[in-house]
Amino acid sequence: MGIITIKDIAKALNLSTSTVSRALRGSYEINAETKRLVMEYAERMNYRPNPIALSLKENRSRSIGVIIPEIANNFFSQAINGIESIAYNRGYHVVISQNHESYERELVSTQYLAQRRVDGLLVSLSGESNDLEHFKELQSKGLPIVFFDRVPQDYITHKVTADNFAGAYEGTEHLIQQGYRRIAHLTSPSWLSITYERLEGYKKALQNHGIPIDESYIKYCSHGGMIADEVENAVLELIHHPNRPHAIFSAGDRLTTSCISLIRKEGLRIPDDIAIVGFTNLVSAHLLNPALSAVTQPAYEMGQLATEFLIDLIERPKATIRFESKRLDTRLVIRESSLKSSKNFN
Amino acid sequence: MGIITIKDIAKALNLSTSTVSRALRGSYEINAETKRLVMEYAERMNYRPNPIALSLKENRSRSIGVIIPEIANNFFSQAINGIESIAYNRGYHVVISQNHESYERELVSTQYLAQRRVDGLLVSLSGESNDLEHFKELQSKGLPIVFFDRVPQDYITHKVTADNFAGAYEGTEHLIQQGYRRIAHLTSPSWLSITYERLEGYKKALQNHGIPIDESYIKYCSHGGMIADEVENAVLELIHHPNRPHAIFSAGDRLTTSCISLIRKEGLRIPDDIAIVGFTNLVSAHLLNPALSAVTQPAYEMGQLATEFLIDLIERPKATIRFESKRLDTRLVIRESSLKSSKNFN
DNA sequence: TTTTTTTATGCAATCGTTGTCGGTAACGTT
DNA sequence: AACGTTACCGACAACGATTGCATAAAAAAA
Repeated sequence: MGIITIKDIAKALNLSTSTVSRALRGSYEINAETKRLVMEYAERMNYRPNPIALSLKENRSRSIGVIIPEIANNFFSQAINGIESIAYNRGYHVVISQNHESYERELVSTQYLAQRRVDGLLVSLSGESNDLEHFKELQSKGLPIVFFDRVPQDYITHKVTADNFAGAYEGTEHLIQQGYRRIAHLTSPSWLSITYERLEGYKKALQNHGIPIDESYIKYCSHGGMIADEVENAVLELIHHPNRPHAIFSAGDRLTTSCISLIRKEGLRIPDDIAIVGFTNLVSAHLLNPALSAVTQPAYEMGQLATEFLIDLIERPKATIRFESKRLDTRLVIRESSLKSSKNFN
Repeated sequence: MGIITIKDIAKALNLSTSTVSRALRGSYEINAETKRLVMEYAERMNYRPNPIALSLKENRSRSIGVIIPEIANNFFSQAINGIESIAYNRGYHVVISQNHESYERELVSTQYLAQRRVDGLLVSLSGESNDLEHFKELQSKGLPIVFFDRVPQDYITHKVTADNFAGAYEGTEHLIQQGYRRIAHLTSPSWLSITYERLEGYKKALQNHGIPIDESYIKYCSHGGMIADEVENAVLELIHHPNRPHAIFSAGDRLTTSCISLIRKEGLRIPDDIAIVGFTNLVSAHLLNPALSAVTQPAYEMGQLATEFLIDLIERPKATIRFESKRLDTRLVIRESSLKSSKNFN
């Protein structure tokens, strides 16, 4: 009574496997009575077609691969839920793979998923990736790829991002409106799209309010802030900067939490000594001490949209497609960490 | 030049597929020179065996399936990292599937993974699961299953858990030692192993300190606290209890965060009005307001250990096995949320 | 009754890989 | 010269499912 195959059904009913196969898919060629017999037996024996055999035959798997930096990041786990919500409705399974911010692991994951014949790939780049040949090659072989969140610039396909520029602009402007002028920016590796876009938003907000840009206020942390020491150094440099910034606009969860920890460890108060606005999808942002003002990305919706794009690519491979780069709005939630204190700066 | 197969190599080198296959696996039956030829060509063409064909033939996939309630839960995402760390070292891939605390989805995930011929299953039960037939059936067909965290009681296989009893005991005793006597317990669905064990630890601590157990202080939230309303009601009942508890021992992240939110929304202070100790794997527990005292589980290690158990089962199916139930120590981290205030109770 | 058409089914190939079996040389042994 | 070994290699089947083609029987048309 192991797992039942089409062959077992054929044998039991004294039919050929072809007949059984066709009966199960309701082919018009098969006698209604035979169909009924087969269907009933299959039902009773709880028959399920072997997806592996199908994958081999049809060279596809009805599944999509997702490659992201870290599951243990609220943004991505929310995005995954969005991805799954669409994928399952459209009959696809989702296979998740982490790159842990490593180019090497991204490569391995990509190869693995391609070998397993996923029908398409949903990718958010690792903090190390600048070479994209592995993706280009697969795409040229016909594997649809959609990027989201951390997208490559010179790559022609659908892309889904948050409106990082606007989000960063809004976050920075909020700090300015609170009266802060010495605003630092703590961010991810310089070559990532999110880094660039957020940086531009930050700069533009400063410019528009006549605040000069101080490059020593801008700190990049490679590996997406995965390496604790690096973030620590960056924050310490800001804290001990000859003109200590009065506010920090931080571009990611790990950066933000490390930043808060360190500021407090150094005996400074938030927002009195240093105000903070983060870019975060932490569900407990409002419970932090102080409650964190933050730009939040529509992670769930981004996952959904990217998945819709991908499945469209998968299911209409011939269609002449105008690739889109969709930006979704972010949302600034103002809480305590960015409120202007009574202290007077400048 | 799409994906290359053994057949292509055979054709190019004027050999049979069998010879190529054997050459690639270094069979002694194949001439050294032929081997070299095949190897080189395969290398040059970047040949990779098709894992799907192998799965079909060998009826296994060199991958293990993981079924957990929610990725977006720090405990589980940490556990996944532990799982992957072992799995990849031993040559297995990891396929992750969420049950979203639903029995139905757990069933679907299980079937799916079984169909995809995972070589084994790593499971933490959904908040709805009390029927385990689907697992039993697969196991009887030879699919190894190891449970971790939320384990079934009457089920013979390896199990890995945190020492929930001891953790809960320690957390509760800490509250008692701080001087609290009216201590409530906010917990998950009653039929889950973690619920029972933590509850017992809580009760035992009270008993050992001569504090009577008040059943109205014990609140179960089904669905693992996924349904916000339910948690909300439970917390409100505690807050408006005729003898309002002075401390709450909370058994999970979602419970704890909701609890903190509500207490603050009701205008009460932590720990002055109500102290809190949680069971959590939040990395930002120390950044909460107030910093959260919590029992932390060794999620990563639990994932690792469960995976080692599973792979042993997979690779030595014949061996007569004494199934183990391993408990790993928890760690109590005391922060502000549980410190005795100056107020005098009773 | 014979021929044609329809209906229902089976055969065999296919996907990529490996195991079983068998075959063919080249060599050594008597 | 006859036979046995050894070293190498290929044909075929199998894994589970689908599908184009062939074909049997039955029905319809001639």
